Amino acid sequence: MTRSTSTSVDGGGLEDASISSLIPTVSKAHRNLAGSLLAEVGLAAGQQFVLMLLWKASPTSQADLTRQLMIEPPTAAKMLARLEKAGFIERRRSAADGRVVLVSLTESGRALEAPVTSIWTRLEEQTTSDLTPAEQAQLRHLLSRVTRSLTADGDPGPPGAAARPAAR
Amino acid sequence: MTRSTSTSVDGGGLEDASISSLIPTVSKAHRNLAGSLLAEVGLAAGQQFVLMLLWKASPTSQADLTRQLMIEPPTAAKMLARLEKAGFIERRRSAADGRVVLVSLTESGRALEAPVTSIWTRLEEQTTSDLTPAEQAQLRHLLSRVTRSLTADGDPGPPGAAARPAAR
DNA sequence: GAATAATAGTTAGCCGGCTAATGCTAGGTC
DNA sequence: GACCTAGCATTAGCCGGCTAACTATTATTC
Repeated sequence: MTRSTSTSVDGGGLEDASISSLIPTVSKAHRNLAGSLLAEVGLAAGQQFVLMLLWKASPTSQADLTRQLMIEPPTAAKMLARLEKAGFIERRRSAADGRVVLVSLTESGRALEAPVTSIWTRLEEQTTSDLTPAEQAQLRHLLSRVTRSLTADGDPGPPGAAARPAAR
Repeated sequence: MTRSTSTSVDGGGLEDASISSLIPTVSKAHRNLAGSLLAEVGLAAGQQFVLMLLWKASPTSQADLTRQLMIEPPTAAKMLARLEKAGFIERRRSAADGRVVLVSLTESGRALEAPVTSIWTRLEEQTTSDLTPAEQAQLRHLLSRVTRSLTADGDPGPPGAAARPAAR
C-alpha cells in the first residue's frame, strides 16, 4: 500500500519537492476540503469569497467585486450568474450609472453568513492544525512575500530595457 | 493607482490575511505565471506535470499517471486528449491488458524537455526570489505539513470514534 | 456638439478540476 | 463455464479560471 502517491512530479517524499510543485498540491488539497465543507450549505469552492465581500457591503458593483476578488470580469460574471440563479444574490443595473451592475444579497445569501463563517473557521483550524501560532505567522509572511514575487511581473528592471508598460 | 487591490476577502495588507485566503491567492499567482511562461512552448498551465512524468518513464499507463498526478480519471482523460491532439503524446491500448491505455511521448513531446525544464527553473527562481535558502526550506516544510493536515480527512481521532476507513 | 477614450459587462471558447453514471476488460469464486 | 467483483477509461455536466472580441454607457477632448 505505497504511502503518499508522490507529489505531482518531484520525488516521493513531499518535503523535497520544489515549491512550485508544493503550491499547486497544497492549493488543491485546500480547495477540495473547502469545497466539501461548503457543500453543506449549497456553495461551491470559490463562492464564499463573493458572499464574504457582500456581507461587508451589500450593494456592491460587479466591477468592485471583480477587483477585490482579483479575478477577471468574465469569471466574475459567470460566478455571479450562478449565485443569482441559486438565489443568494440579486443583480440590477444602477440608475445613476447605466454601465454598472449592482450586486446585493438576498435573504438566503444573508442567512449563509453564520454557517459559512463557522465553516471558514473550521477550515482555517484544520489547515493550521499542525502549526504553532509562530509557524502560522511565519507561513503567512512567507506566502505573502512569495505572492509579491510572483505578481511583480518579470525582471525587476535590467538597465537597458525600456521599462515595458506591464503588458496589456 | 490603488496598490494591491486587497487579498480576496481579508483586510487590505496581505500579511494579515488568513492562510485559507493566502493559499488560493498565491496559487493563482503561481499558476498565472507558470501559464504565461509555458505558453512560450505551446503548453497550458498544468500540462507540464504530465510531460515531466513521461520524461522519466515514457510508456506509462493512464491510471499510473492519474495516481501520480493525484487527479481524478476524467481530469486526466481530458488533459491527455488535449496533449494528444496537440501532438505531444500518443495513446494506445495495451496488448497485455485490454483495460489500460499506455501513454507515450512523441518527438515533439520529447523535444519539450529542455525548454520546459528551463522554464520550470525560471519559475522556481522567481517564486523564491525573495527568500533565503533557509526560508525556502522552511516554506517547503510548512507547506508539506499543511498538505498533510488538509488531506488527513476529518478529525484526527477523537477517542471513542471507531477510526473511519478514510472515506470514499 | 461630435469624435474619441475610458469603463463596465457580456459572450464564446479554452483549460484544469470535480462527481455521477456508463462501459469494458480481467480476475476470482462457485 | 457462469457469475460477481475489481480496475481502467470515457462521457456528460458542473465550477472556477483565463483570453479575445464585442456591446453599451459614461467621460474627455477638441
